[in-house]
Amino acid sequence: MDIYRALFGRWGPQHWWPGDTPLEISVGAVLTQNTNWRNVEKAIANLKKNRALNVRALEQAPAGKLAEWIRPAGYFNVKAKRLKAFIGTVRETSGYTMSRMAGIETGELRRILLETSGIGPETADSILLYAFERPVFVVDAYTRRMLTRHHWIAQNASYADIAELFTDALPNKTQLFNEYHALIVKLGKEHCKKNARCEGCPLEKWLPA
DNA sequence: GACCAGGCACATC
DNA sequence: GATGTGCATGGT
Repeated sequence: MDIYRALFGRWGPQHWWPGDTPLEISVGAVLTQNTNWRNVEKAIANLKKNRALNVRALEQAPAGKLAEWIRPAGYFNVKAKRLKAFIGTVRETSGYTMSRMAGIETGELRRILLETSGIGPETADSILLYAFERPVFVVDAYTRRMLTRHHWIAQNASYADIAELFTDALPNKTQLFNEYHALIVKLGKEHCKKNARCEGCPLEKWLPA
């Protein structure tokens, strides 16, 4: 909680997710896998331009066409398949409608998302938190890096270990998890590049003594 | 030109 | 169960 207060005190609310509808957020969650968000924005703009950012259009678009539209996001052939797989899950569980999908209970919905090819724990939790507003903590590369570089967790801690660290220490509030993850990404983008060491990290000096 | 970015599936040992 | 590899664009 101290870390959260330090980050929030420094940067304030991050207004995540940068996307409007549950579908746009879910698509963004897949496209941003190991990819800079700026490239994802271009891909999403292409989908909008081609009126493809709806469940039916994504269902009907040929995979090759889809890949062409999302090209700027990288891994475009892989991600086209992953978007198709996600739409398939929406069809099978919810009859093509995101609003019906929103009626599924959180644990069940997480299981369903994880069964979808191309959706792993981070993508599933991002969709749960930001598209469906469930109180779920998202663990990403920045989260792990922040914790390991400050020696707050072991190098080999699992996704579940890290998520538990936060959920055990925090009130179970969607808005809190929303801001916290976004703030960790902000910190990461500013200070935690992959191959940089941690000396310049300002976090410790923001924490209470 | 090297390095990096809000992962994941799959092969291999 | 751990470890390695392919996937690919665009910015610094």
